[in-house]
Amino acid sequence: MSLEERKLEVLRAIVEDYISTNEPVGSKVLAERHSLGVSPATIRNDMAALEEDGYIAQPHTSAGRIPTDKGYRLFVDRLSSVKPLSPAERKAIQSFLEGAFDLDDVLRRTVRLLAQLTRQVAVVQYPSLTVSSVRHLEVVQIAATRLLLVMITDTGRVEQRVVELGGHTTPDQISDLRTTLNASLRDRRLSDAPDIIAGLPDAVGPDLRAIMTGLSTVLLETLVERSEERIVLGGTANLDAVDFPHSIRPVLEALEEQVVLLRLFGEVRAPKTMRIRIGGENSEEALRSTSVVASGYGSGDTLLGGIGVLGPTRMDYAGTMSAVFAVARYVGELLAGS
Amino acid sequence: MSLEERKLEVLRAIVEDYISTNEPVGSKVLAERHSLGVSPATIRNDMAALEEDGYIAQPHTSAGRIPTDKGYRLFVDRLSSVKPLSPAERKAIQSFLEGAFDLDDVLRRTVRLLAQLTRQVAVVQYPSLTVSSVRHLEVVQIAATRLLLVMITDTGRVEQRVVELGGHTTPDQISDLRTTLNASLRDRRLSDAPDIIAGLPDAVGPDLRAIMTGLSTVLLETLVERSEERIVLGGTANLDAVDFPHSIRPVLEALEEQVVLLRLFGEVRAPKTMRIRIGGENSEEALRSTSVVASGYGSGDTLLGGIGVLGPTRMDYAGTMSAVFAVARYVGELLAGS
DNA sequence: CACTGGCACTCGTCTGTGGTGAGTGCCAAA
DNA sequence: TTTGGCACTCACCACAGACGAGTGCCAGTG
Repeated sequence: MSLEERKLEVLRAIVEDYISTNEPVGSKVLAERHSLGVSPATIRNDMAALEEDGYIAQPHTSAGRIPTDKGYRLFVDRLSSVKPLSPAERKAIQSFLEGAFDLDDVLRRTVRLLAQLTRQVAVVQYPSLTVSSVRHLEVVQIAATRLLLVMITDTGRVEQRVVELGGHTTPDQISDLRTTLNASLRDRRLSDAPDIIAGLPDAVGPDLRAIMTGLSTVLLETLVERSEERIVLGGTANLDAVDFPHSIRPVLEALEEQVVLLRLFGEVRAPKTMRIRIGGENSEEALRSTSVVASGYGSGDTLLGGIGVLGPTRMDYAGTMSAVFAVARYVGELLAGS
Repeated sequence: MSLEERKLEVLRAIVEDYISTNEPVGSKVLAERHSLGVSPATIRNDMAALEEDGYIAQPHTSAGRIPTDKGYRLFVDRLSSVKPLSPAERKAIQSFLEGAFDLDDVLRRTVRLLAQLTRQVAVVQYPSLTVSSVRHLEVVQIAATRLLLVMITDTGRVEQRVVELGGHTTPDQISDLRTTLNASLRDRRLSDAPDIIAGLPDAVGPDLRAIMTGLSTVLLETLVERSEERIVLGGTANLDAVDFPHSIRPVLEALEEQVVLLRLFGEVRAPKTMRIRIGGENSEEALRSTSVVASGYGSGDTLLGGIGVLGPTRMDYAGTMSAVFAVARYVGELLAGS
């Protein structure tokens, strides 16, 4: 084992020990607990070098070392081996998710499951509207001058909007509207929809034109507003105060701010892609002391949304990554199949 | 002012001071800050009596007094005057809620608003299915042997379930199903629905009977399962570790357990009814150090659901009560009008 | 040249000691 | 019934010293 190799080995040992004990780790315990084959003094030299390079740091002079963000980064990139889930765990995931009976339920179960598996905060994004296709559009009269427009997508999302009309409508007219809407939009990607929707008023007779204009305005609004996607959160109770010496409040606040969470998933571009942000790598100030492990989920190559976990930088990255990965895969399959 | 009256006055002063300072309050500051017209020594006598009766307690010998749950209870029942919201606050509530465009959005805005107003954790229950009426039922074919059943209620809830069929169906059959379902169920209370639903299979021709049986089974299931209602939560970041000396973890866990929250609303039986649980009055162990201020909301006399706030027992009850009350009223009106 | 044992040094943590002050309960007097 | 006086309790704080974990450095060894 070359010197360089051993230094990395020492770093791995430090990260692993620190993750499991939450205490700065010194050269002595390191030599005892890991079979590095060298004396504490040698390890101290390596540690000095690692500190020089910025991978570890000392909270104070007479304490052991703890990994820095940079140290975790190296650990994640080069040193951690993904540990596959046990068959029992796989089984549990599958049976836990299979009981669900609609999209809301699937996602609620998913966060819950992921939070439980990782003992962290879990986050799941609703399947993105922009990659979904329209499965059905429904127009329901709910008052004399009011319609409810319901859109069902192939990922199981149901979006609804109230449309205020200028005047009255007959059941026949509504039926016409429904037929036209479905004929034009069914099975179309929502990303292609805006152009089609804009042309809808011209596709109907003059008596319906005014109403259809109202409907298409609302539809376009919905696509824009809702592309600010929704998110489900779970396991906030797993945030442990000891991991956030200052306060967990800013973290909780950031979690309630959906915008922040959505940005976390912004960079995931394909299913089965992992993206990890460690501590200061997060642009959000409040999340500087947390790490985020995010993945995409989807069917085939289509990215439906993001899924991930948030916790202290001192986190079991290997375990978390494999849990996120596995759950993402199952959710992707499940939603593809509905 | 009789002796008995002054004792209550002292209790009020203690509660108010403790709420605003979060520190045990002693006889001296009490005499200084409140114009009770007597000396600290006299107040000490009253305090001894109040402690004897269990309304206040001493954290330790040489400290001031803090109210007990029993003390807060007396305060809430007899001593606190509801302070009406300022016109500005009313205005804010109204404009904040008016921008919403569907039920989900209304409820999300509501919790957010309530959390902000009270600086506590806010909870809103979805309008109960059992008091809602069916506005429309939609049947959509989503695969050869699979239907999606969508139910829209007059409170704006949209429930969806996938139905697996034994065999294939034609568009005409589906249209028949839709017509029959709507003819039988539209505008019917969901509490009356089970009987109607059970009779549905007999209302259609033999070719549809099998399918209709499947649909009605699923519908009944939905009514049962979903009467375990849904809940929206907000403002968890307002939980301050200072108020929960042991840990806020059990509180967060209880909040994630929807069942627990639902039980909190179980006793509210009419809109505009307030129900307050203080500390140990909560049956849930984890909530023994919290107080819950809950109210019903609804249109007219019909209770749609619960709305409320959860915080430390050391809470501004008067302000919280009026905020919950006001928001409940607006939400009730808003949902009645949709 | 890498490794090792020895050693002096640093500094956070723990423990014990007084001092201080807030707050009390009791009592005798008004 | 109220009040001032007073002794007493006890949490909190600051300080000092002992302790020990952990380090960096150095000289010696293969």
